Amino acid sequence: MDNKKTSGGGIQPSPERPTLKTIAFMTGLGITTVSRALKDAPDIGAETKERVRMVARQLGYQPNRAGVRLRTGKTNVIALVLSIDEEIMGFTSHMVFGISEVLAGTQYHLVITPHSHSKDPLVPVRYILDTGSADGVIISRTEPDDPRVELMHQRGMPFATHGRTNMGISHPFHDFDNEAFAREAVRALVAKGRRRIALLQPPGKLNYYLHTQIGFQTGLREYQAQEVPLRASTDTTLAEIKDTVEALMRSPHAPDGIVCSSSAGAIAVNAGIEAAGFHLGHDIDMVAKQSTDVLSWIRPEIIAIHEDFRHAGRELGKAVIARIDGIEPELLQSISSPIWPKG
Amino acid sequence: MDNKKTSGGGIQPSPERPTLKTIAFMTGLGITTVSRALKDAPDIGAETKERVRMVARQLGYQPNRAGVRLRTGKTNVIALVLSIDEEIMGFTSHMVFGISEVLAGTQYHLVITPHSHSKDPLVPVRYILDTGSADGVIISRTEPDDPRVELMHQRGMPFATHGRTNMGISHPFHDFDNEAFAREAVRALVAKGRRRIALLQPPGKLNYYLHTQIGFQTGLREYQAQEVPLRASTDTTLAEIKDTVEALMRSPHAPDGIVCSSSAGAIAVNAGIEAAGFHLGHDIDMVAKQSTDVLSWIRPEIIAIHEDFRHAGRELGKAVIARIDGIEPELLQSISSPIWPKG
DNA sequence: CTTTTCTACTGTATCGTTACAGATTTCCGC
DNA sequence: GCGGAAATCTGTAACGATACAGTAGAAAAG
Repeated sequence: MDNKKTSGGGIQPSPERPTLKTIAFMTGLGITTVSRALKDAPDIGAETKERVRMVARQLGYQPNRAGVRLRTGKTNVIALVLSIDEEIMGFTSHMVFGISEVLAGTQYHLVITPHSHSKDPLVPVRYILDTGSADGVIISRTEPDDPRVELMHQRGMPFATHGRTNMGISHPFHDFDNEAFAREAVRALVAKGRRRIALLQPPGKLNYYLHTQIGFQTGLREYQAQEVPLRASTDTTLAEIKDTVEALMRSPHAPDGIVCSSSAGAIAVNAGIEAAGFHLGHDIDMVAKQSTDVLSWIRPEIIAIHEDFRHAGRELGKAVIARIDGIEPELLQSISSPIWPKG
Repeated sequence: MDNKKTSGGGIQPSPERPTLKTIAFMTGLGITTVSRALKDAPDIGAETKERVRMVARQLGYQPNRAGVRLRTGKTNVIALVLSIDEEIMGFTSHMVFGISEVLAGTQYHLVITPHSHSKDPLVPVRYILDTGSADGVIISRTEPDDPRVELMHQRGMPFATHGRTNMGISHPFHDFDNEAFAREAVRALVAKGRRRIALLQPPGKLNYYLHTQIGFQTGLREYQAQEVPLRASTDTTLAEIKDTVEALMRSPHAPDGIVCSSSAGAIAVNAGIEAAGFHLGHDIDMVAKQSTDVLSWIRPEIIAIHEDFRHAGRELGKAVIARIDGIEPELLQSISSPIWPKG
């Protein structure tokens, strides 16, 4: 046996990776036959298929991705376009885990395509389209009228979005029911005797801002509560949120209930409330979304609604694959309901 | 044999994505010449190179990855092996963002290779090696004697680890100085007059458990404090941590200081302390690591040390690329120091 | 004026796969 | 026995890139 040194850079060849040629040689068949046998083509004999499959399994044959990709154009890649800007609580990782979970059972690899949401959001999508580097794309931070959706739709690239759009294009998506969340949040606060309610809302250009607003307004109307305006969003820095809330609490318009669209925001809001000398559960109540159950640990008084990002990841992964397989987009749209704490 | 079309003759420019052939046609050169010109090979004329580069830029030429990969074996992929098991605070995403940031300026794509840390950790690494699906690998949750490191080293696969190993193999890594963290944490607690100190430690099989332990023990000795044993680790569920801490606080051996190796753990520890009727900053002090500044928002009394995972991601990305380029591993090892709050 | 050397460029084979157009054998029906 | 269909299998040519072994022409050497 020859002793190879492992040194800088080069990968040592595995004990020679098997190709179709290897199997062809071992079975005495042609390369084409082997290829077709492994795809279960109708013009290959049953016994031959069996033999080929046995040898392939035995050798641990895995098709060479570069070969397939070059010949067929199929990349076997799903691209996840991610904003790499600051994120306080890492819900992104849960989504990545969910997608990974689904892709693990398939031939697809997950490629992270980063971008900064201060830059042109079309850049990463255009890159993927122009270089043909993925069979399907998942995007988040969806806007009501999203140019990325427009572009991918137009170019026929299968994709799924985290969050709906509102542009007359039917496409796969998964969304959290922010409308129900906000509406029910108001209801829960009113049930606790609260009537003057503030909302820490999502950034205005994202789609779920709209749903949150609609739900909130509906809730106010339906359960007869009043809105107390809060000049901050979940994209505002925590320090600013805290200061704004503190000032609001000290003002004559202080709310007695508050709805928070993010858990990081909820923490800052709570800090503002306490800085003003008030206490959750006593002077004021809060309903907040959370992706992990930290909030409940921090302040059990917070009514914490769970948004399951791992589930969202799974749904998005499944949807984009199904879309690649030609399933109609209308069948690949799902909305998950807020999960309320027991009792 | 048939006369094939040659570069001088009848090649039609593709209306699709440009290839070397397109550029060859437009410049009137051979495909090989174009390829070599774009690589700045020494045997191509300066003026020719200039012309080729101009046309390539103009067409927005990007080499076809499948072509390169098939011919050269170079994948231009960095694989990040990630545990997809529950993670409370999402530090993983920060690491992903850091790596992405570095790779964005290169030809490398980032592929997420998931695995469950309850399963054999070698599976994803073996898959990458056997299918040759990456040029470099980044792994986390490094163990003192890590079989993945052993395997990749042996097969000559460039890699970088988050966390050191202790197995006589020199390889790129980035690590947080957990020893300094634990030692200084004890010091900070002693400075506050605390003497009976407990440690919420990392899971025993991971490498940084050792460093944390050494630092902690050194601190105890150096600053004359006593260890109060705590039967839990950061991998224990939050509910269990809380119960354990609560019981400990009620016992005659209650600590008056505690060091936490994770922020999620710190939240549970705090819950336990409060459940037992004690208060941070009054009866007991806590030093804890955090990857985002949530802890400080939740309980400003917690002395929160910042561990920068985005920075770690950047370092790991740079290290693995440098290793692929043949830089010696000894030059690709970095340790980042705990960042203490001001004052 | 020939030979050698050098510069600048090019054709061919190849990586592993699949589409496509045969090719061979078997098995019918009549 | 024969035409023809069915059932199986196979060779060749790509996909886009690069390694390698050239070649043509000019310049330098003799």
